[in-house]
Amino acid sequence: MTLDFLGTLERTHRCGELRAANAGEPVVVMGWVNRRRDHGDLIFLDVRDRTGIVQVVLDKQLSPEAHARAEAARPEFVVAATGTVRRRAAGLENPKMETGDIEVAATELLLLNDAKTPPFSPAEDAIANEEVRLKYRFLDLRRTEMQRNFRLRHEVARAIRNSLSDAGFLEIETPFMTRSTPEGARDYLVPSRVHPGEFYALPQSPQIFKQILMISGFDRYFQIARCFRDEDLRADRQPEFTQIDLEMTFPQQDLIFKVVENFMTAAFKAAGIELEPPFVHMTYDEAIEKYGIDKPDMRLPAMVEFTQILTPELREALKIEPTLPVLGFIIPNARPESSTQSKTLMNEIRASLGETGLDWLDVSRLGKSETFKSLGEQITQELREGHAKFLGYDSGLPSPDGGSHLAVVITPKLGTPAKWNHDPQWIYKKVGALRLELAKKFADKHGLFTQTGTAADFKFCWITDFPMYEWDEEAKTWQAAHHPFTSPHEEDIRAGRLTSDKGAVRALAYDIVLNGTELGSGSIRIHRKDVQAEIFRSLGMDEEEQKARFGFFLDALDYGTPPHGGIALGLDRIVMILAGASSLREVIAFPKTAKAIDLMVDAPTPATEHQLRELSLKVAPRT
RNA sequence: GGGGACGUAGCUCAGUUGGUUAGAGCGCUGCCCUGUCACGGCAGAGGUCGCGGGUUCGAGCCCCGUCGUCCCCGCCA
Repeated sequence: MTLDFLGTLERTHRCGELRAANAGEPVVVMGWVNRRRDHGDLIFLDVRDRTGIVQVVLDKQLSPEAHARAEAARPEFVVAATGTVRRRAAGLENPKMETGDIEVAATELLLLNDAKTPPFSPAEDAIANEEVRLKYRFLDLRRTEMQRNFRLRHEVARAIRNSLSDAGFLEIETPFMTRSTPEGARDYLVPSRVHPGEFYALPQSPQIFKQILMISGFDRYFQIARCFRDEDLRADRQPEFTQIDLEMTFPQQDLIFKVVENFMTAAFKAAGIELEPPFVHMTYDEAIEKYGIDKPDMRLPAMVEFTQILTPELREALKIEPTLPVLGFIIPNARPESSTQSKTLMNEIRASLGETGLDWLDVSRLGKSETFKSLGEQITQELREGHAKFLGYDSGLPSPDGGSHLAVVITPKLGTPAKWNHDPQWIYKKVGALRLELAKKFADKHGLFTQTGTAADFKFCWITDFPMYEWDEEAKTWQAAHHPFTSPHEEDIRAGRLTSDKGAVRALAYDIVLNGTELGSGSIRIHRKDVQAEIFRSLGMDEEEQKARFGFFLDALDYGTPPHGGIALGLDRIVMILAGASSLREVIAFPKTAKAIDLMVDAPTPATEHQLRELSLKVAPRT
């Protein structure tokens, strides 16, 4: 078989855009052979490009030569078909195809390129294993689903760019080769040839640069910025990722929320989803008490607290710790169908609680004893009310379906510690984690994670008033919970809590959360040098260390820094959730594996002797 | 750093208690077919059971080690 040259032939239409209205038009379409159906003297080729698939018909009677070319064509060959758009005869339409009312009757077919038999077919829905997909990423990306994901990503990014530009933000680039920024992650380092033994760091975020842009008077900045962090991966964490990074001068927290809500509404609109801002607001403490986590998944009912209901007498009778919180939650429609299933589940829950001192309270058994009967009813009632509220009914009204829900109540046994690792909220967090674990396990039953294609699929919330400091048990010191340029609440500064009561200091820091995923994080920054110095002092950082790490930035702070603040949102995560994908790899064109390897290009690789010599580097074997 | 799941044909997977020549569907190759669209029919090719070692008369199956992919904890403020 010989291949054809393109010559001067030009494409007139994309495959997916031809419709009945084009009937009778002469056209040239080009693309990949998606499937070939050979009926002898009649051959159908489904030709695919980014826009879709169109059926090209090769009739031996119409053009023996074109028909002969089609006989040699195979899946993934690149072809150019010249012919006429023809309405399909009655009964021959394919309603499953966008272009199913028509076909291209070809008079000429060029085989522009051949293709090896691919290890998996881009035409198939069945997804090959990820290892193969990533190795042959160029084939994987041909799949309709991947093409759709990247189109979505483009539309979302464009909508955000437009929204921020319209709001007066300037897009300004910051360097990739820089020095360590004050985020907490490990840096990727780039050795300098010119300065032997010295390294640039790839940015974990443009944090310092955007603050300097505010000092420089740019007023409003944004960037769709690549960030790098050398940490272990997860389904929602890649070593390089893209953030929508922004910063503004003279903002109140609410103004930043408004800006973000505006561009998120625009982004979701581009994806066909009409959001209704403002998003729900919650303080960090509320989030912990209601959801046991700082990134609540509000697609599920919140936790219910029974601490008050359990009187000292009841606690004594049930051998429950006298003061600690008692928490419960329901997983809708997940009630075990038999007592055997119930027992298995109880054992699983006990195993997952481990040696914490927490225990599952069997609510159904409470009803069997006169002493605890009314307690059992009260608990059930409160859980139901919580569920009714979640469904949008006023409290007091019964939820529409009766008792098909799985009710879990967790109690602290006598001797359960009140604090773990200095964390008085640990019980909330533990029960919150159990809530998520069970919600994941019973996802098929409650169906609350299934997307319906409406705004109801997307539960946003703002989490505010994060703690400023957290206790580091190993180092026995207070650490900044965020980067050290985050401003505390002004009243906490005035009240002197920075020195007297670090645990109570709230930061002007906030997260935006969607369906239990942290989308973004930001803060109002410190703009006064004296406050900054106090924060550093409270962290036990002496002047020498301050200077070594942030000297240039502290200099800039000296020259008239305005109040400013901002936020950064993970673009990849936004697109992932919108696409209904469960991994960032579905929305990043060339992602890395869990071990941070690129299977297609096979990176990283060892450096050559020559490269190492030029960089004055020597590789020490790992001990 | 720790825990878990998986690894058999190009792909998706089955493979019983350790027992003859390791199977299926899809894909691939050849031939036939003018209305298919996941076309159909006939015939055929295709295997280092991830890799290494061990137990055994005998290992895809059991044991040890190792590599790879995925998920989770730690880590990522």
